Amino acid sequence: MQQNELFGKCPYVTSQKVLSGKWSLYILHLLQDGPVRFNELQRRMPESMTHTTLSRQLKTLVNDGLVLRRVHSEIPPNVEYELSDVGMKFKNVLSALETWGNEYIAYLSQDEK
Amino acid sequence: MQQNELFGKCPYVTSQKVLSGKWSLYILHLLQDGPVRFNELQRRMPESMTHTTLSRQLKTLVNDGLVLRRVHSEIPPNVEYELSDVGMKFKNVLSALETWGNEYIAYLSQDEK
DNA sequence: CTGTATCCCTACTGATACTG
DNA sequence: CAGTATCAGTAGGGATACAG
Repeated sequence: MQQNELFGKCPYVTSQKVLSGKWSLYILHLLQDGPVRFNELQRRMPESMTHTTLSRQLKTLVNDGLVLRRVHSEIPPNVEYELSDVGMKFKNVLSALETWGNEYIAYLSQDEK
Repeated sequence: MQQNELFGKCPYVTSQKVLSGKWSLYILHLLQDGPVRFNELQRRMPESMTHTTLSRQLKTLVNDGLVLRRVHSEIPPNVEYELSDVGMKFKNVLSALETWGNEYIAYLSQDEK
């Protein structure tokens, strides 16, 4: 998603940009309870997502500063991802989203549209 | 954004899908305080957004059930958009997002990356 | 185990023009 | 005033293959 003149000014536009990745919310959710290895993350993601995509999304989140990447120098490699400080603060949003998401799912199934 | 097998099941995946429009958060924010006319909405949006795009985004939000479209039969036409019931419930998310968005903006300006 | 380089393809945006 | 049709450009995801 390309930026616009309100990025960095308006909290909504800025959030929208950061959350534009197709899997960002889900990944952030999986990292809520502590560090998770790359492989473990992939295992917990929907099968429709390949490791290529996961790698890209994680890179974006790291670049945006929401996630930290910790490399343990071993063979084979061991890389853990975890929420940064700003990422931790995002938990409040995740919590609100989880609540609303479930309400919305209930709404969807109610009128079966 | 295309769907995946968790849409309608997982609150995060479902939310992500609904919020995928480039301007969805901003529009929902503008509708928080009551009905707004199409023209007025456009006036309040960033200039980089044309009325074609606004129209499409609104249509998506209406289809997804977050926004209601109310037509007053006049000439010239008068169409108001407002939050639906599920849309109203989304205010909690907007509130959390506004808080976090501002924290994130502060974080961004702090290390000037 | 983790990550990157490609390529293809789709979905979305922005621009322009036209309608009731 | 509100909306749609159309088209071109592009950003992003999925697949495959390869690498440290």
